[in-house]
Amino acid sequence: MLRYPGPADRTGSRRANLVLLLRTLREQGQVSRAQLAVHSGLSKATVSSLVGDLAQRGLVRPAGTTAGGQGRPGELVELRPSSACGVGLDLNVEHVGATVMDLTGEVLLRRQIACDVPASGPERVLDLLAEALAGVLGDVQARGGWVVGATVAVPGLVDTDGAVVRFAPRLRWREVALRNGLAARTGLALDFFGADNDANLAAIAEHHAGAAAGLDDFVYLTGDHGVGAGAFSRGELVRGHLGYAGEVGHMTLDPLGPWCSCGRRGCWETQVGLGALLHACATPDDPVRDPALDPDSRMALVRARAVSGDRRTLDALHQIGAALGAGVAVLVNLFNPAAVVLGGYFAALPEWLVEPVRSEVAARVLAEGAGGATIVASRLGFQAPATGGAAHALRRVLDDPATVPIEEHTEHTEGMVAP
Amino acid sequence: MLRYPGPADRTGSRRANLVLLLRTLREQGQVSRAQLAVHSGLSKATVSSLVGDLAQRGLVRPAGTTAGGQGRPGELVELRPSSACGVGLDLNVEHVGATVMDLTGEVLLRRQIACDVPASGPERVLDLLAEALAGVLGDVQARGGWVVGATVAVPGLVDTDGAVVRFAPRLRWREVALRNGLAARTGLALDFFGADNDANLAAIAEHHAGAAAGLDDFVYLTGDHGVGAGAFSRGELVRGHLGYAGEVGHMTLDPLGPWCSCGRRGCWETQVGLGALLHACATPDDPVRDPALDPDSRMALVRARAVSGDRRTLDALHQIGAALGAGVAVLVNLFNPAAVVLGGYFAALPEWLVEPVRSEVAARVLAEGAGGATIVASRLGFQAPATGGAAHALRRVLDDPATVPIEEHTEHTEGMVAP
DNA sequence: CCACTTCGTTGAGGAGCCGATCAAAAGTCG
DNA sequence: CGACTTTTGATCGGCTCCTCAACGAAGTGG
Repeated sequence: MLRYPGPADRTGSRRANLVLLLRTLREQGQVSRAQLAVHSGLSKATVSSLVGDLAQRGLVRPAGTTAGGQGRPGELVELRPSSACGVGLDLNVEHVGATVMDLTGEVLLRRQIACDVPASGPERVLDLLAEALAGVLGDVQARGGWVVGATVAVPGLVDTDGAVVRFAPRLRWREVALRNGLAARTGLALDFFGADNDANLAAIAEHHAGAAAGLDDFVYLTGDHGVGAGAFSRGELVRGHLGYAGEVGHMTLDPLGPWCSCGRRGCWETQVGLGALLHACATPDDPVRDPALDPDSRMALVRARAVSGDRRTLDALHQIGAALGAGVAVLVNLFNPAAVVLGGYFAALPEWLVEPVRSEVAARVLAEGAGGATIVASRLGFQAPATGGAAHALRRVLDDPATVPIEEHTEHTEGMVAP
Repeated sequence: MLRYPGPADRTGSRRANLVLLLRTLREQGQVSRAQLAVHSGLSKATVSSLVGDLAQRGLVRPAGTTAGGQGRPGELVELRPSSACGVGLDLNVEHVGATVMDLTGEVLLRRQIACDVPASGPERVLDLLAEALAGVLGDVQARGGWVVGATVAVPGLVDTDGAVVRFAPRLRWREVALRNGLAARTGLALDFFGADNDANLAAIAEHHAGAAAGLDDFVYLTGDHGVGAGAFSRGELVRGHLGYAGEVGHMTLDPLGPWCSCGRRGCWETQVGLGALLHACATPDDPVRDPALDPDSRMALVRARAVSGDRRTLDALHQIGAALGAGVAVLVNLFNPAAVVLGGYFAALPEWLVEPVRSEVAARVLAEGAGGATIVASRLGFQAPATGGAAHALRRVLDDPATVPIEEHTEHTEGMVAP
C-alpha cells in the first residue's frame, strides 16, 4: 500500500518540468522556447527559466534561429551532444565491452575487449570491465563530456538493485558482487554502477530508439543459447518481486520435449535456442557449430545458406520459427503487447523467422488479430543490451536533470539567461 | 516516449499531499495531525491545512483524542465512514450484483439479482444492472454518503477505457456498449462508469485488502469454467496494449492435450477449469454436475467429499493441482511475483490444491526458492471481482480528493480548520 | 502551582508557476 | 522606405503552496 512512500517533494514540479523539456528536446531536436512552451503546456516565462537552468548545467546549447515565418525569429535550443553520457557495459561469453550514449540518444563510441569470460573467473573479468570503462571515461572527457553512470548487462539473474549477480550459468557466475567490485577498482561511487539482465536492457534500448520506440507495452526476446525476455508494461519494465521476471527460457511448453540443461524436459529454449537451431540445420562436424566462432559469423554463415536456398537450413528455420511462435503466443496472451521484438540471433534471420512466428501467434492468441501485436525483428541485434545499459545509466539525468551540478559552461551559454 | 504527456500540473503537490494523507489514514485508522506530519514527512502547518481541506470535503472527521502520554493530547482524525463510496457491479452467468465500498475500505452492502445472463441478452441485463445500481445508490444516500463511480466486472475482454465489452463468451456477449447503455439508463455521466476484466478487478481487491495486501508484484488467478489472470507489477495492473493482458486460459501447455472450446488443443483451462475438475471427480450423472447449481453449492459438495476422504475426489484434486502448478510455474517465471493468489473455485479448496501447486512450482521455476513466490488462496473468493470493482471506482477519490466538492459538512467538522 | 512536554495554529518567507507587459527582431504593405 | 503586424523572449507582480519559527493550548509530574 505504499504507493506514495515519501512526502510529496516540494521541488517536484520543477524537476518534472525540467524532465518534460528534456524529453521534448530529445524528440524534437532543435526547438525554440516558444515552441517548447506550446508543446509542453508551460508558460513562456517558465520555459525561459527552465531553459536557462538546463543551460547552466551544460545540458542544452543555442542552435541558431528559426528561418522564415513572420515575426521575430525564435532562438533554437538543442541538447548539447557529448555532454552528459551514460555507459553500458557488456558481459558476454567471449568478450566484454563498453558503449557510450549521450543525451541525444546518439551512441558515441563502443569498445570491446576479447576475453574468455567463463574461463577467466569474475575477478579477472571485473578488471577488464574496469579497464574498458576507464578507457571510455577518458574518451568522453576528451570530448568535453562526462559520464553519469554505468550499467552492466548480465546474461543471468541480477538482484533488484543491481548490486549482485545471483546466477549467470553461461558465465559460470554465482553470487558475484559486481557493484562493489567495480567501485573498488575504479574509485567511483557505488551508485555510479548498476546492473541488469541483458534482456531487460535490450528491451530498454529497443524502447528508446529501436523497433519498439514509443511503445508502452511490448516484449523483447533475446535469442542466444538461452532465451530471455524483457517486458514493458505502461512504459516501464516488468521486473517482478526480486527482479527475476522474464525468465521465459524454461517455460515447459511440451511435457514430452527434449531434455534441457536445467534438468527438466520441454523447456522452450531446447526448442528455439541457438543450440536447437544449430542442431537442426547443421551436422555435428559443420563449421557453423565450431564453438570458437562468434555469433555474428555464425549467423552470417546460416544466413548465406538460407539465401542460397539450402533446403536443410530452410526447414530448420521454419521449424524453429514455429516453435518460437508457440512460445510467443503465450507471451502475447499474457502481456497483450503492441509488439514482440525478436532480438539476439533471431534478429539476424528475420526473413525466415518472423513469418512463421506471426502465423503461429495469429492461430494461438485468443484476442482478435493477436490483440494488436505485431512481430518485428530487433534493429540493434547483439548490441542491444549494451546500448540499453547506456540508456539506463542516462536515466539518472533524464529523470532528474537537477542532479547535474551548475558549473561554468560559458562558451556554450552565451545569451542564455540564468533563472 | 510520452512518459510525461501533459505539463507538470502546478497544483500537483497539493493533490499528491492530499492523497498521501488519505492513504495514511486508510492504513492507520485514527491518527492525530502530529502523527500524520511525522508519518508523511510534511510539516505540521501543511498537515493542518490539508486535514482542514479534507474535512471540508466531508472525507474525514474528528475521532476523539489520544490517551495517555505527556503533553497536550492529539486530536485524532479518521476517514469518515459511509461518505464517498465506490460501487462494483458483478456480471455473472446466473446473477448480477452490486457491491458498495466506502473510503475506509469497508464493504457496506451487497445486492444480487438472479438472472440467466446469457439467455436474457445484453439489453435486459443492462436494465438489471441499472436497477441494482439505483438500489444501492439509494441505500448509500440514506446513510449520508454518495457514490463517486461504478465499475463493472466482466468475465471477458474489455477495451482499454472500459467502455465496451469486446468479447465475453460465457455471457454470449460481443461488442456491447456497456458504458453508454448504463449512462443512458441511469442518467449519470459517462465517466461515472468503468468496466474491466473480472480477473483484473479481483486482483485489485486482493491487493487492496486480501491475500496480496501491500504486495507490488503478484498474480491473481481466477478459476471458473475458464481461467484468467490479473497481474500486478510495481503496484499497478499489467493491462497490455489494448487491455487484453492476462488471458492465460488458452496458453498451450501440452500440444497433445485435450481439445478446447476455442478449437485448439492443450489449453490450460481444459486441464484446470471447472469443467476439468468436475469431469475428473464426478460421473456425468453426479448431482455436482447439475448446471442449475450455483458455484458455491458445487464447491461445498466437492469440499464435503474431499473432507470425508473420498478417493476419487482427492485424486482429482491432486491431478488438477499438479496441472495448475505447471501453468503457475510459467507465470512465476515470467512475472516473478511475490505471491500467486488462487481465486475463484480454487479458493474454495485450498487444503488440496495449494500444496500440489507449490511443489510443482518449486520444481519448475529457475530462480531459487521459486523466486520468492508464495502460493496462497484468495480470501475473497467469488466476491473478489465485485469488491475490486468498488475499490477501483473509489480510486477516483483516493487519487484526487480534490474532485470531491467542498460543501457543508458542519455537523462533522466542528473544530476543524479551514485552510 | 509551576515547570515540562506535546499539539495545533499562526505568520513570515521562499520556491515556483502564470498572466500581463514590453522591447526586440523580423516580415508586410501602402 | 517607413509604419504596422507578428512573433519571440525577458521581466514583473501576483498567486498557490510549502516550510520554519514562534506561540498559545492542554495535558502530566513534582
